[in-house]
Amino acid sequence: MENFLQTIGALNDETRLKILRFIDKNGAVCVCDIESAFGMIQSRISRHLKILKDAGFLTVERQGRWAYYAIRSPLDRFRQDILKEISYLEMDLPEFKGCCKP
Amino acid sequence: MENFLQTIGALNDETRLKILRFIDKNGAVCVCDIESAFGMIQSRISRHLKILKDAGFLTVERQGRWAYYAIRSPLDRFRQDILKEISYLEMDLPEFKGCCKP
DNA sequence: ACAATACATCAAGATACCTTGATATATATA
DNA sequence: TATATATATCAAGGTATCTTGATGTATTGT
Repeated sequence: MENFLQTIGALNDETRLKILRFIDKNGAVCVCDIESAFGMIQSRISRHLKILKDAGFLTVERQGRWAYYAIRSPLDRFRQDILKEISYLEMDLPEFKGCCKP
Repeated sequence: MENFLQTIGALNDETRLKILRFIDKNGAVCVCDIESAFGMIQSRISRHLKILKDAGFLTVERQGRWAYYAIRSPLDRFRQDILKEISYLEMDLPEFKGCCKP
């Protein structure tokens, strides 16, 4: 119940839905990728990523000074269904253009 | 997108999840059934029912002075998946005992 | 070692949501 | 017709959530 509400709560925000779809579409990205694509300040992006991670949608992997966020794998069926449903939504996503030099 | 957020928002509340599961389990019930089962004041129940209805989970049918709320039928697959997921949750639901004499 | 970069976290203000109590409406009963 | 019942809606207060700007931490480059 608590876990379910956390999952739902993570989805209850337009910015997070877009970030989730953005990562689902573009694969592993770092925080500054999202920051520059969405034109939002870093603390805001970082907070939303944490919420999506804590809700079981994302994983983080640190590489040097970058933190790469990706869709958690494997993903349970319910969250897969949700991602699919989100992929059907009409939303204008910003374009992805890598900003980091690994 | 807007519609999706409304659907998710309706689920983002413990009381509503319980009400939804209660109706899913017990079939069509009137407001006072839920009111007495849950021990919550009428305006509170009424508000939550409206939110669930507006989000596409419930239908209302008036009969005399009672309003019977039931799971919308047919229900799209995504909302069906959600109901199934909610049915798996551990929650202590109050017992149903009809309070209205139709 | 020092400076810069990438990210996380915190406090404060703004906004949205939930609960309650009061009031409104509509139907049934006496 | 008057009263009681079932439900809906509104305003006000409390609580949670979002955004921003500031600060902290770790890693890279000079």
